[in-house]
Amino acid sequence: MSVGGPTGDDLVEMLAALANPIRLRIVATLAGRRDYVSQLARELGVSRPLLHMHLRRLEAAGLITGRLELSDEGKAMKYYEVTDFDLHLTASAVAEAVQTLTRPDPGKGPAPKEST
Amino acid sequence: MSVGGPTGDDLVEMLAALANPIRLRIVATLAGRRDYVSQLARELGVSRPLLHMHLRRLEAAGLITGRLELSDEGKAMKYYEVTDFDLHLTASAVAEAVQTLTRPDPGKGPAPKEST
DNA sequence: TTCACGTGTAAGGAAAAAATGACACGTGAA
DNA sequence: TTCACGTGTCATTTTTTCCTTACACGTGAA
Repeated sequence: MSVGGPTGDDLVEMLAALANPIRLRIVATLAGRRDYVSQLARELGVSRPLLHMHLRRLEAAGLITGRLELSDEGKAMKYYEVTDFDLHLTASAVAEAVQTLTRPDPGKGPAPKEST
Repeated sequence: MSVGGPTGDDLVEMLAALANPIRLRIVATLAGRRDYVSQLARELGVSRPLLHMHLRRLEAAGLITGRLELSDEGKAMKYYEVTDFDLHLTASAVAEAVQTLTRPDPGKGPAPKEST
Protein backbone atom coordinates (compact mmCIF):
# COMPACT_ATOMS: atom_id res chain seq x y z
CA MET A 1 0.00 0.00 0.00
CA SER A 2 0.95 3.59 0.13
CA VAL A 3 2.52 4.18 -3.24
CA GLY A 4 5.80 4.73 -1.49
CA GLY A 5 5.44 8.34 -2.34
CA PRO A 6 8.14 10.91 -2.93
CA THR A 7 11.12 11.38 -0.66
CA GLY A 8 10.80 13.84 2.14
CA ASP A 9 12.74 16.47 0.25
CA ASP A 10 10.67 16.01 -2.87
CA LEU A 11 7.52 16.21 -0.84
CA VAL A 12 8.56 19.50 0.69
CA GLU A 13 9.31 20.85 -2.75
CA MET A 14 5.97 19.76 -4.14
CA LEU A 15 4.08 21.17 -1.20
CA ALA A 16 5.94 24.45 -1.41
CA ALA A 17 5.22 24.60 -5.12
CA LEU A 18 1.51 24.14 -4.54
CA ALA A 19 1.28 26.40 -1.51
CA ASN A 20 0.66 29.53 -3.53
CA PRO A 21 -2.54 30.93 -5.03
CA ILE A 22 -1.03 31.77 -8.38
CA ARG A 23 0.67 28.44 -8.81
CA LEU A 24 -2.47 26.68 -7.74
CA ARG A 25 -4.35 28.55 -10.44
CA ILE A 26 -1.70 27.68 -12.96
CA VAL A 27 -2.13 24.00 -12.21
CA ALA A 28 -5.90 24.37 -12.31
CA THR A 29 -5.77 26.08 -15.69
CA LEU A 30 -3.39 23.59 -17.19
CA ALA A 31 -5.51 20.76 -15.83
CA GLY A 32 -8.04 21.60 -18.49
CA ARG A 33 -5.83 22.21 -21.48
CA ARG A 34 -2.20 22.84 -22.18
CA ASP A 35 -1.25 26.40 -22.87
CA TYR A 36 1.68 28.55 -23.79
CA VAL A 37 3.28 31.14 -21.56
CA SER A 38 2.02 34.43 -22.95
CA GLN A 39 -1.52 33.18 -23.29
CA LEU A 40 -1.45 31.78 -19.80
CA ALA A 41 -0.15 35.07 -18.47
CA ARG A 42 -3.07 36.90 -20.04
CA GLU A 43 -5.61 34.45 -18.71
CA LEU A 44 -4.27 34.60 -15.20
CA GLY A 45 -3.61 38.31 -15.24
CA VAL A 46 0.00 38.12 -14.21
CA SER A 47 3.14 39.45 -15.83
CA ARG A 48 5.25 37.16 -17.96
CA PRO A 49 8.36 37.37 -15.80
CA LEU A 50 6.32 36.50 -12.75
CA LEU A 51 4.55 33.66 -14.48
CA HIS A 52 7.85 32.44 -15.75
CA MET A 53 9.18 32.15 -12.23
CA HIS A 54 6.14 30.28 -11.01
CA LEU A 55 6.27 27.92 -13.95
CA ARG A 56 9.87 27.10 -13.20
CA ARG A 57 9.01 26.33 -9.65
CA LEU A 58 6.16 24.04 -10.61
CA GLU A 59 8.25 22.31 -13.21
CA ALA A 60 11.12 21.85 -10.77
CA ALA A 61 8.71 20.11 -8.45
CA GLY A 62 7.64 17.84 -11.27
CA LEU A 63 4.06 19.04 -11.30
CA ILE A 64 4.07 20.43 -14.82
CA THR A 65 6.23 20.01 -17.89
CA GLY A 66 6.91 22.39 -20.71
CA ARG A 67 8.30 22.01 -24.18
CA LEU A 68 9.15 24.45 -26.88
CA GLU A 69 7.29 24.09 -30.14
CA LEU A 70 7.24 26.00 -33.39
CA SER A 71 3.88 27.36 -34.46
CA ASP A 72 2.79 27.51 -38.09
CA GLU A 73 3.88 31.12 -38.20
CA GLY A 74 7.33 30.03 -37.15
CA LYS A 75 7.03 31.44 -33.67
CA ALA A 76 8.58 29.63 -30.77
CA MET A 77 5.85 28.76 -28.30
CA LYS A 78 6.45 27.13 -24.98
CA TYR A 79 3.60 24.85 -24.07
CA TYR A 80 3.06 23.62 -20.57
CA GLU A 81 0.90 20.80 -19.34
CA VAL A 82 0.32 19.14 -15.99
CA THR A 83 1.84 15.81 -15.10
CA ASP A 84 -0.62 13.42 -13.52
CA PHE A 85 0.66 13.69 -10.01
CA ASP A 86 -1.24 12.09 -7.19
CA LEU A 87 -0.32 13.07 -3.67
CA HIS A 88 -2.12 11.42 -0.82
CA LEU A 89 -1.43 13.25 2.40
CA THR A 90 -2.19 11.84 5.81
CA ALA A 91 -0.30 11.97 9.08
CA SER A 92 1.15 8.52 8.53
CA ALA A 93 2.13 9.31 4.95
CA VAL A 94 3.98 12.33 6.28
CA ALA A 95 5.63 10.21 8.94
CA GLU A 96 6.90 7.90 6.26
CA ALA A 97 8.20 10.68 4.04
CA VAL A 98 9.99 12.37 6.91
CA GLN A 99 12.29 9.39 7.23
CA THR A 100 13.91 10.39 3.98
CA LEU A 101 14.28 14.04 4.87
CA THR A 102 17.85 15.13 4.34
CA ARG A 103 17.31 18.67 5.48
CA PRO A 104 16.63 18.46 9.17
CA ASP A 105 17.48 22.08 8.71
CA PRO A 106 18.03 22.86 12.37
CA GLY A 107 21.65 22.97 13.37
CA LYS A 108 21.59 19.17 13.56
CA GLY A 109 23.21 19.49 16.96
CA PRO A 110 21.57 17.70 19.89
CA ALA A 111 19.58 20.70 20.94
CA PRO A 112 19.89 24.41 21.45
CA LYS A 113 19.66 24.01 25.23
CA GLU A 114 18.62 27.32 26.53
CA SER A 115 18.24 27.27 30.28
CA THR A 116 21.45 25.52 31.28
CA MET B 1 -17.33 11.61 -4.30
CA SER B 2 -14.15 13.44 -3.75
CA VAL B 3 -14.68 14.52 -0.21
CA GLY B 4 -15.40 18.00 -1.48
CA GLY B 5 -12.15 18.97 0.09
CA PRO B 6 -11.18 22.25 1.68
CA THR B 7 -11.73 25.62 0.10
CA GLY B 8 -8.97 27.04 -2.02
CA ASP B 9 -7.83 29.31 0.76
CA ASP B 10 -7.80 26.52 3.29
CA LEU B 11 -5.90 24.33 0.91
CA VAL B 12 -3.21 26.95 0.43
CA GLU B 13 -2.92 27.30 4.18
CA MET B 14 -2.60 23.57 4.70
CA LEU B 15 -0.06 23.21 1.96
CA ALA B 16 1.98 26.11 3.27
CA ALA B 17 1.84 24.61 6.73
CA LEU B 18 3.19 21.30 5.50
CA ALA B 19 5.76 22.75 3.15
CA ASN B 20 8.48 22.97 5.76
CA PRO B 21 10.90 20.33 7.07
CA ILE B 22 10.41 21.16 10.71
CA ARG B 23 6.66 21.24 10.53
CA LEU B 24 6.67 18.02 8.57
CA ARG B 25 8.72 16.44 11.33
CA ILE B 26 6.35 17.79 13.94
CA VAL B 27 3.44 16.12 12.20
CA ALA B 28 5.43 12.92 11.83
CA THR B 29 6.32 12.89 15.50
CA LEU B 30 2.81 13.62 16.67
CA ALA B 31 1.49 10.95 14.32
CA GLY B 32 2.92 8.42 16.71
CA ARG B 33 1.99 9.88 20.04
CA ARG B 34 0.77 13.14 21.43
CA ASP B 35 3.35 15.26 23.14
CA TYR B 36 3.78 18.48 25.01
CA VAL B 37 5.71 21.47 23.78
CA SER B 38 8.93 21.35 25.78
CA GLN B 39 9.36 17.64 25.26
CA LEU B 40 8.68 17.98 21.56
CA ALA B 41 11.23 20.77 21.34
CA ARG B 42 13.87 18.55 22.88
CA GLU B 43 13.08 15.66 20.59
CA LEU B 44 13.22 17.75 17.48
CA GLY B 45 16.18 19.80 18.59
CA VAL B 46 14.58 23.17 18.10
CA SER B 47 14.05 26.05 20.48
CA ARG B 48 10.72 26.43 22.20
CA PRO B 49 9.85 29.80 20.71
CA LEU B 50 10.54 28.44 17.27
CA LEU B 51 8.54 25.32 17.88
CA HIS B 52 5.76 27.42 19.27
CA MET B 53 5.54 29.34 16.05
CA HIS B 54 5.45 26.21 13.94
CA LEU B 55 2.81 24.67 16.15
CA ARG B 56 0.62 27.70 15.78
CA ARG B 57 0.92 27.51 12.05
CA LEU B 58 0.01 23.85 11.96
CA GLU B 59 -2.88 24.35 14.31
CA ALA B 60 -4.17 27.30 12.31
CA ALA B 61 -4.22 25.04 9.28
CA GLY B 62 -6.21 22.49 11.21
CA LEU B 63 -3.56 19.80 11.00
CA ILE B 64 -2.94 19.50 14.73
CA THR B 65 -4.79 20.48 17.86
CA GLY B 66 -3.46 21.36 21.26
CA ARG B 67 -5.01 21.59 24.67
CA LEU B 68 -3.69 22.65 28.00
CA GLU B 69 -3.74 20.06 30.75
CA LEU B 70 -2.61 20.02 34.33
CA SER B 71 -0.08 17.37 35.23
CA ASP B 72 -0.09 15.60 38.58
CA GLU B 73 2.56 18.00 39.75
CA GLY B 74 0.25 20.85 38.99
CA LYS B 75 2.22 22.00 35.97
CA ALA B 76 0.44 23.31 32.94
CA MET B 77 1.34 21.14 29.99
CA LYS B 78 0.18 21.82 26.48
CA TYR B 79 -0.37 18.60 24.62
CA TYR B 80 -0.62 18.49 20.86
CA GLU B 81 -1.91 15.75 18.64
CA VAL B 82 -2.58 15.39 14.94
CA THR B 83 -6.03 15.61 13.47
CA ASP B 84 -6.77 12.87 10.97
CA PHE B 85 -6.53 14.99 7.90
CA ASP B 86 -6.62 13.34 4.51
CA LEU B 87 -5.61 15.44 1.54
CA HIS B 88 -5.81 13.92 -1.88
CA LEU B 89 -4.00 16.09 -4.37
CA THR B 90 -4.38 15.72 -8.10
CA ALA B 91 -4.60 18.26 -10.88
CA SER B 92 -8.39 18.00 -10.99
CA ALA B 93 -8.67 18.26 -7.20
CA VAL B 94 -6.63 21.44 -7.43
CA ALA B 95 -8.84 22.72 -10.22
CA GLU B 96 -11.85 22.22 -8.04
CA ALA B 97 -10.32 23.92 -5.01
CA VAL B 98 -9.19 26.90 -7.05
CA GLN B 99 -12.80 27.82 -7.73
CA THR B 100 -13.13 28.83 -4.10
CA LEU B 101 -9.94 30.86 -3.99
CA THR B 102 -10.65 34.30 -2.64
CA ARG B 103 -7.09 35.50 -2.87
CA PRO B 104 -6.34 35.76 -6.54
CA ASP B 105 -3.65 37.88 -5.05
CA PRO B 106 -2.69 39.63 -8.25
CA GLY B 107 -4.16 43.09 -8.53
CA LYS B 108 -7.40 41.49 -9.77
CA GLY B 109 -7.31 43.87 -12.71
CA PRO B 110 -7.62 42.35 -16.18
CA ALA B 111 -3.91 42.16 -16.74
CA PRO B 112 -0.76 44.18 -16.37
CA LYS B 113 -0.48 44.57 -20.14
CA GLU B 114 3.07 45.44 -20.78
CA SER B 115 3.71 45.91 -24.44
CA THR B 116 0.73 48.00 -25.48
C1' DT C 1 14.51 32.12 48.34
C1' DT C 2 16.33 29.74 44.61
C1' DC C 3 16.29 26.26 41.12
C1' DA C 4 14.21 23.37 37.60
C1' DC C 5 10.64 22.89 34.46
C1' DG C 6 6.35 24.14 32.45
C1' DT C 7 3.81 27.99 29.80
C1' DG C 8 3.78 32.11 26.60
C1' DT C 9 5.09 36.44 23.85
C1' DA C 10 7.52 40.43 21.91
C1' DA C 11 11.54 42.53 19.40
C1' DG C 12 14.83 42.36 15.88
C1' DG C 13 17.71 40.49 12.29
C1' DA C 14 18.80 37.24 8.55
C1' DA C 15 17.23 34.74 4.72
C1' DA C 16 14.06 33.35 1.21
C1' DA C 17 10.10 34.23 -1.80
C1' DA C 18 7.34 37.17 -4.56
C1' DA C 19 6.82 40.78 -7.71
C1' DT C 20 8.16 44.58 -10.88
C1' DG C 21 10.58 46.80 -14.62
C1' DA C 22 13.94 47.02 -18.11
C1' DC C 23 16.28 44.62 -21.12
C1' DA C 24 17.65 41.41 -25.39
C1' DC C 25 16.53 38.30 -29.20
C1' DG C 26 13.66 36.13 -33.08
C1' DT C 27 9.88 36.03 -36.82
C1' DG C 28 6.01 37.38 -39.89
C1' DA C 29 3.34 41.03 -41.77
C1' DA C 30 2.36 45.89 -42.96
C1' DT D 1 11.99 49.71 -41.04
C1' DT D 2 8.55 49.26 -37.73
C1' DC D 3 5.04 46.86 -35.23
C1' DA D 4 2.97 42.96 -32.87
C1' DC D 5 3.75 38.84 -30.59
C1' DG D 6 6.53 35.04 -29.13
C1' DT D 7 10.74 33.72 -26.12
C1' DG D 8 13.96 34.57 -22.22
C1' DT D 9 16.93 36.86 -18.25
C1' DC D 10 18.88 40.18 -15.02
C1' DA D 11 18.64 43.64 -11.33
C1' DT D 12 16.10 45.49 -7.79
C1' DT D 13 12.64 46.20 -4.49
C1' DT D 14 9.01 44.63 -1.55
C1' DT D 15 7.08 41.26 1.34
C1' DT D 16 7.09 36.95 4.09
C1' DT D 17 9.22 33.44 6.65
C1' DC D 18 12.24 31.81 9.67
C1' DC D 19 14.98 32.04 13.71
C1' DT D 20 17.28 33.84 17.91
C1' DT D 21 17.46 36.33 22.03
C1' DA D 22 15.37 38.07 25.89
C1' DC D 23 11.77 38.50 28.74
C1' DA D 24 7.47 37.43 31.89
C1' DC D 25 4.57 34.32 34.62
C1' DG D 26 3.34 29.95 37.43
C1' DT D 27 4.31 25.69 40.41
C1' DG D 28 6.73 22.09 43.22
C1' DA D 29 10.84 20.73 45.55
C1' DA D 30 15.30 21.62 47.84
